[in-house]
Amino acid sequence: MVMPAPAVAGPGGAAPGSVGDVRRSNLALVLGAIAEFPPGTCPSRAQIAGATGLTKASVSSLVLDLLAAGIIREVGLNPQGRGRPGVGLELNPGRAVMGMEVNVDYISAAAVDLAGNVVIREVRERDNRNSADAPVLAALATLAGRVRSTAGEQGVEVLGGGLAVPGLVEPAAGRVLIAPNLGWVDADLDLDALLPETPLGVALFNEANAAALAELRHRPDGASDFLFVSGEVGVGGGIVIGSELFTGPEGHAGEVGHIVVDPDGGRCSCGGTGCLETIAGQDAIFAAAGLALEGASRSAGMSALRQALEAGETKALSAVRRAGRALGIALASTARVVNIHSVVLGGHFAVLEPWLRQPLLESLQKYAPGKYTPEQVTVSAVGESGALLGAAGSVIRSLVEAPHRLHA
Amino acid sequence: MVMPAPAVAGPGGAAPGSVGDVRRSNLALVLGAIAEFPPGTCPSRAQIAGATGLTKASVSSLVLDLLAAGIIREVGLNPQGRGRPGVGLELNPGRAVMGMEVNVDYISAAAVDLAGNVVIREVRERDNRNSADAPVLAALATLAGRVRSTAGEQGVEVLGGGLAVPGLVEPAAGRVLIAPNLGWVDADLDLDALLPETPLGVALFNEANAAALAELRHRPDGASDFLFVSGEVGVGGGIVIGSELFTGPEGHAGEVGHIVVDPDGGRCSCGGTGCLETIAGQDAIFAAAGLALEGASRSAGMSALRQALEAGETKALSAVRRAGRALGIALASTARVVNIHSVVLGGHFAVLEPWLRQPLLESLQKYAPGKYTPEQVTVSAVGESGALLGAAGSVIRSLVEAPHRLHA
DNA sequence: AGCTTTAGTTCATTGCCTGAACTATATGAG
DNA sequence: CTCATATAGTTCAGGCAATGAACTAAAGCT
Repeated sequence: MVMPAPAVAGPGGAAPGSVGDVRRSNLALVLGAIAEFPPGTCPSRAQIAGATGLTKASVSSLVLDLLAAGIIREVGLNPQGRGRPGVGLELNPGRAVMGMEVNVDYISAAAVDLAGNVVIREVRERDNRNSADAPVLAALATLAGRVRSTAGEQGVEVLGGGLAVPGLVEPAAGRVLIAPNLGWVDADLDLDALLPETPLGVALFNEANAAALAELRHRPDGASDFLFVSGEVGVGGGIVIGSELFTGPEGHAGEVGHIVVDPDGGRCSCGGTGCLETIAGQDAIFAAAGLALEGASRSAGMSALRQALEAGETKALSAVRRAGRALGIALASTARVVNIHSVVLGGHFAVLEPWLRQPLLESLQKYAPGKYTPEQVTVSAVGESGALLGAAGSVIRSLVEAPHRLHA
Repeated sequence: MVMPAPAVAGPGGAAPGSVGDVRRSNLALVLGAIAEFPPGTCPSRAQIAGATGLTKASVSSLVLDLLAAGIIREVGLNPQGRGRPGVGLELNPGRAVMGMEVNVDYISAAAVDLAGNVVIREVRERDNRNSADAPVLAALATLAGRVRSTAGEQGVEVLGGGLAVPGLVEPAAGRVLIAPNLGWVDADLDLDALLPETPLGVALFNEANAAALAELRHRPDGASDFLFVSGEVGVGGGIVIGSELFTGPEGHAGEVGHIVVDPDGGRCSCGGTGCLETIAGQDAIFAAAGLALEGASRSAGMSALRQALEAGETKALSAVRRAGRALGIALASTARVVNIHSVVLGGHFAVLEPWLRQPLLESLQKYAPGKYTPEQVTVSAVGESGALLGAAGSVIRSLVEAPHRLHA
């Protein structure tokens, strides 16, 4: 199909559709077919024609463009019993996208080729708490630059990138409205400085949203509608509907950490009252578990908590139970509001799942009976690196959906 | 928009784009431009060309198709000072769509012409509580048939219709999953029997969703992102994002009535606990206000409540205060989950607004500080008939967005 | 009456998809 | 070894849609 035009043109103005749009749309269709073929298999032009409904002639012509743009490449032959073997096509592994992440205690960058393979990856520990945005971005830029040049030596060209940040972002503007744990407020990031002179530029993501996208690609069950909840210092979330991230009108949707789960509860860092985060965030759990972890790093805190849980310490167990119950209340509400009844636990929720699961299920049963089956409560399939991979994957996907952006 | 191919074609299959799609898209673009022009003004072909970016030649050709399909018509001349006057174009008032509604104590049908004017409207009181779906639909079919033939006598042809029902629906399947107040469960409605042999058929809507769409068309402030909350026997809701209804993956999104606002609260008819509906639904308010209204009709109940409030009765006042607080908790959560911070009060919330407003604002301030300004809490601009108008309007809009469905 | 201005139509051109014919390259039967 | 068959991919005429330029139509102004 085609494309354009926000539906309507008031006296304002809108985009007309012309024949060229058909080509753009079909380029994306063909490229999408190549990308979606079972990994390992490299479809031939004929198979693509079959999958897309386009004629062989059209596919040939479209494939020619994609080859010229360097987005795909031909790879060996593809015998099928009788007849002339097809020429395999695959996403060009010589082109990559940079996933980048700023988190509380590290920065990282990874080159991910168009097929989704991590080519190079570097992590640098760095205490970013209350560090202004400029120096952090500068450090990340040098890290990314190093990864980029190493990739270049291996013959891999970086086309663009995606940056994940733990905070409320305005993706379009490249602005971080607020990132409590970094201490950033209304930070306008100079994203282009991270990867100078790339055709695709750098996109900005909320960390949990990016991780949700990574989850989407790596889910063994192939789920296309779910809520990803990420337990971190706070509680983040990403909503995936129809294999698309649901961002809401301004790009801030999915902030499940601030669903009210206890109207009589305590003050939240957001200024609200009784938010999920005040019960199920890391600091809240540590405090309720009676663990003194003021200066400790997050990972140290988590392993201390785990030990306490494995030792069966009552306060730790009840703190996690309480978090599970609160999470259930929040998820009961999201099931109704966005009609999603499948949840993926990430961050510390994934680590705590053995202790969290039962109270969570009971809570869901109490507050939203019949909405969630136990199988719909799952644990993240991607680990720590979810945000990184998701940011890169999302940029790759946007390229696959609009390949004409590369000269073609 | 136009649309497209869920991005990709796995080995499954997908829709290729051909040149014909461009025409379909541009037909919608032109028709949309006509529909969106300030009411009263009938744009000329040249103005449409200016607004859409299409050339005059293309617009002429497209307009010809729309005229042939009877979707628009030429109307008088349109002088602009100097030069040849343009020929005005408007949506054909001789074509209409039927809005229909089944509610607890009435059924109604209205013919709404393509420009949005109500041509004829009929309401029939009928106690539908615990009446099976078939007889209700049969009664509605005769009502709709009468309206249709009256319209026919006036030279207005009915192209299709939309039915709004107070319950959880699967719009695509024409099924009502559950409508507690009608007593329907898994009711497969024979929608086509309501309006036999129309080119567009009959679409199914949740009542609050339809009302939200009506709100969208009639908003004085032209808001395109808001949450419509409708206080009825239960509490319904409709989420509008970017002037589109947000339905979620299965079409049930926006069920704000079952957001958990009191984890220690009472049982809800949905089986859950502490749902908004158990505090802010009509029955809940009546009970808390100490009004005995078992057998009374809803409207009688509401006027009794109003009287009590105007008389300053403490129990009534505190019941409404409590509802306002609970609503605020729910809206605090939706602001975070779907990133919407503008709410339109409908149903009994609109009636009770004078008493509801203050506690609601205070609650929003407490649970989601800074998210809502007072101006973002507004009262419905369409009254009782919202669902009816919204159902019709949505069908009209879907026609405007895909005019090729009418032979053309 | 004639000039100017704007509306709308006609027509040759271009771009893209399509379907049919054709070439290319494999397997398997005789 | 050769030929039949089957499948992959290319070439080419045809059709449809938008475009831009030229043209016709219908007003107001002088």
